[in-house]
Amino acid sequence: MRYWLMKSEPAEFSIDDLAREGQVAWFGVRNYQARNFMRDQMRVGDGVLFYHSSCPEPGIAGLAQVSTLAYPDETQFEADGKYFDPKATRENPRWFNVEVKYVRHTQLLSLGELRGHPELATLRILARGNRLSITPVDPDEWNFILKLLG
DNA sequence: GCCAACGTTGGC
DNA sequence: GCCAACGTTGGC
Repeated sequence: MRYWLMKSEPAEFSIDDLAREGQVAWFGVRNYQARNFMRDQMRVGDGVLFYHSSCPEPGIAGLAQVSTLAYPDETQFEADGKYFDPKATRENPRWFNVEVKYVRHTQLLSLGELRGHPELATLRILARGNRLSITPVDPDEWNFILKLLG
């Protein structure tokens, strides 16, 4: 059982959207490291911190769960879509996604508050210049954050 | 295989 | 809107 933090811009897709839809494909990831996390390491049942980025109040907004193993991201084949990849083929897909399902909303645990806890000094999202949209969360970090969330 | 140029991310 | 940090691309 592993734990993850997954970023989403709430203007694009928020925790409210996830709550309404229940379970969604995490399509559109076009970064190799993030892809590899989904394809090689994510398992059904893994815990997910749902993080709102690029918004007035960035921070953890809810909890989710990995609900499928990774499979080829359909949007890479859609020639008129913004996630199209001309180098990807059905025989040799380049991008993958898992699906995640809604668990619950949480209080907003802001980036500033996360930074204020020495216990979270190693949280990847807080590292300098971090840009990965999917990062692993250590069990200690996960437990500490869940305790903060009550 | 190097590396400059370019595009993107994301907090502020 | 700014800008630092980073990933990707492509010429050589």
